[in-house]
Amino acid sequence: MTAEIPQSNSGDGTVGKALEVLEQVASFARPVRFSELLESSPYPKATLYRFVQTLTNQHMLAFDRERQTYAIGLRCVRLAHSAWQTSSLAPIARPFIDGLAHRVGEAVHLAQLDHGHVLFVDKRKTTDVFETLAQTGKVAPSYCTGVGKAILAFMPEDERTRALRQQSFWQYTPATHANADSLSPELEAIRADGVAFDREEHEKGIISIAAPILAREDCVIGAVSIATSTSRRSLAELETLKPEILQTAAHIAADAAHWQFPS
Amino acid sequence: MTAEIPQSNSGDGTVGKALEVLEQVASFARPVRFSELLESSPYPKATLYRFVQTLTNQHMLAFDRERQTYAIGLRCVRLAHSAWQTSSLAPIARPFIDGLAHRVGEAVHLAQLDHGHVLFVDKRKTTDVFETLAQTGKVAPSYCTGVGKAILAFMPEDERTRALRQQSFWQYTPATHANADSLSPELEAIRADGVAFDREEHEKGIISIAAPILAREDCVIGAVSIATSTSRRSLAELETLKPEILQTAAHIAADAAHWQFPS
DNA sequence: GAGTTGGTTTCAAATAGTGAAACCTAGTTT
DNA sequence: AAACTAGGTTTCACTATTTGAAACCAACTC
Repeated sequence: MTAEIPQSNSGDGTVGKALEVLEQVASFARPVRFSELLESSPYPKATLYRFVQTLTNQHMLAFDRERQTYAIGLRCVRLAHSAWQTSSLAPIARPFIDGLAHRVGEAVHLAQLDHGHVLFVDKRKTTDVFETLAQTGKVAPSYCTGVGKAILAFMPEDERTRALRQQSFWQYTPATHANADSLSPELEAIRADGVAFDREEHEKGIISIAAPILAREDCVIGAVSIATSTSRRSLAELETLKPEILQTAAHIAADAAHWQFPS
Repeated sequence: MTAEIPQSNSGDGTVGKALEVLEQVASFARPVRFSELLESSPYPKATLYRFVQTLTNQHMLAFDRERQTYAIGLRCVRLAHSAWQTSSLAPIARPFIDGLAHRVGEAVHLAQLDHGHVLFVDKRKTTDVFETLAQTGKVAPSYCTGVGKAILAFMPEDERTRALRQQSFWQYTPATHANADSLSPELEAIRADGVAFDREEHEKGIISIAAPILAREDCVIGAVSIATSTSRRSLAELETLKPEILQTAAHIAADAAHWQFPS
């Protein structure tokens, strides 16, 4: 009756476990053999085997018979399309980020928070000469990206605390924040200023300015950023785009609200 | 011991049922209320409720508390990224379709078959003036699209028969094939010719030329197409691009083979 | 030909899923 | 204000599914 062992995560039944396996496959970011999965799985052989079978039947996993490997299946791509369309900001934001990208001539990213991590739901790049890590569907840490910090800064206290605990604070570059204590003051500054900067904290040579998308006071639903490389623009130059990005964020927010309460 | 009732689909346990529910939500293509799901669900209230709860906990569904609606969750977008990277042709094909799109100045699509339907895994559009139905993650019928017919034509006999049975043969336009009997001779012609055409069969005013991507004899793994509108180009003009598209398909195939068996 | 590694199947015990029915709200309606 | 109602949530005895140790089956190696 007292606190049950929280043990691993999940909790909800067979479905939760199956999804855990799915996630595990995804975490390899390459096709994996059954035995590889088994090594890093909490489940015994037979159990894992059954899960993998089920998921493959269901096309959530794809099995390559030549190489005997499993990878995330195409069914997920289909589902994602639906998610993207109906529960992401992308369809609403599209015209605004198109416009912004066109006006500023730099890469524009749209992101939302998922499990404490930044999930890029759309991007626009006007130049091919450099490629940031960001791509649609890709995740990135929130403690060291412009969009991530913009979102964190405007989250309600308790949620932020929870989210901060989920950060790994891995040192990507010399500029990366090493812990929550170093990050918190900056978040406060961001809250006061209205925009966040990424000063080569995630990737050397890549900087960005980001603004939160606020559904209403104290309710961040995402963030937009303008990203560029230090070889193209300086931080000071990015700062001049502050009105631009704030306006875009405001436009998206307005449309999102409208969409969410259509009378 | 004799043939069990195949009844509805699925078959594999709780996980299968949960995914069925997920798919059902996706099929609405908009946020849905619980009661709406219930109406079109084979499951009783309590059971459906539990599934929806579990899926929401797992972020496979997203719940909007304001409007009390469910939609496919962002976790699927994350998973899809992995699927797209590791089990679709997109990463391999990317440079080639970039090149093709650039050279021909028309929209280029990359598709694979999933459950008998065409799944677009990548696209490149060079012009904004028209927008085809195709988008990454979107599905389309195979009996009335260029890529679909290209794939069907080169599938092994038995698989094709199975796939043809899955087609609805819905009449999108006057040019749409009405049944398998009318389609089969064309597939044979495509097999002989090497490329397939979409003659406004899926969408009025949209035409395309498509080529299969063959991993080796008798093993189609996808298709590429060049799509345009009748207002921009004629079918005859598209036909002149036959060498281009065949070459692109060949390049992709070569790289895919190399990727799949790296010695 | 005995020993491995990697994958598949079995089966009784244990666990998790099922769904009719009761129960909440928060809005109607009478 | 008491009596409906529609949507959503919870209970609980009954049952079906899941579980995983162990046995099994290739195919390959020493």
